[in-house]
Amino acid sequence: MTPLPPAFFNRDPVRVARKVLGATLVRVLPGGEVLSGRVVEVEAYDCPRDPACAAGRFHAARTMDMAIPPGHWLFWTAHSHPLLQVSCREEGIAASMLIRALEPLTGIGSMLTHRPVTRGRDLTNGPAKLVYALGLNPAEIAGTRVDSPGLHLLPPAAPLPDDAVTVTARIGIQAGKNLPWRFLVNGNPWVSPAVPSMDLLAGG
DNA sequence: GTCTCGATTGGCT
DNA sequence: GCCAATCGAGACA
Repeated sequence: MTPLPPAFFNRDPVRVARKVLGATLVRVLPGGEVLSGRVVEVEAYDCPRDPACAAGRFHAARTMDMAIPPGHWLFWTAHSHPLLQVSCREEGIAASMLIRALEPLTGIGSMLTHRPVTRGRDLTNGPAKLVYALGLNPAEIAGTRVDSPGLHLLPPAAPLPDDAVTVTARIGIQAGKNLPWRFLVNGNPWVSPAVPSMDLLAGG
């Protein structure tokens, strides 16, 4: 299967996030071992229209890190933890898609070596947890193409139907928290444990 | 230089 | 479920 090319990400990150849900993230270690997981939770950050990016004194310069050409890996640091993202839209516009959780498929033994946990689902059910489990080095990965041999995304075998996807507000932010830009696979035990306000879902 | 905040995590109750 | 740890980044003196 052909990895998703950078051109796929040259559009609205909300649409990108919806389509990437169900894709397979593949990490090939230097020794050739393959670690992979199904993407079961994603969020979109679209700074031109997103208060979560524009608000606050902390974001002005940092968000510009996202303004690289589309389809490149980048890392956002929050609470000293690295979060894996893919740049979206054309160069010069700060927009990205955040991978929040994976369902491990292959190389679980190596993931446990990178990130020993006592409860299985804690291995990759958080945006920084999956970075640790895959043994990713931000300094090495950041700025590389999303279809790089060492780390790439394989598209879902078939698009996920709407009734298999839950759309909610994003987690852990204040500004822009009412935007329904978080997508997760219905009933999947590997999604992150935090539950956002469901207010915006009350009306459907 | 110092203070404050945060797209998280993990330990404790 | 609650809350402390943690440290990079930006504002301000």
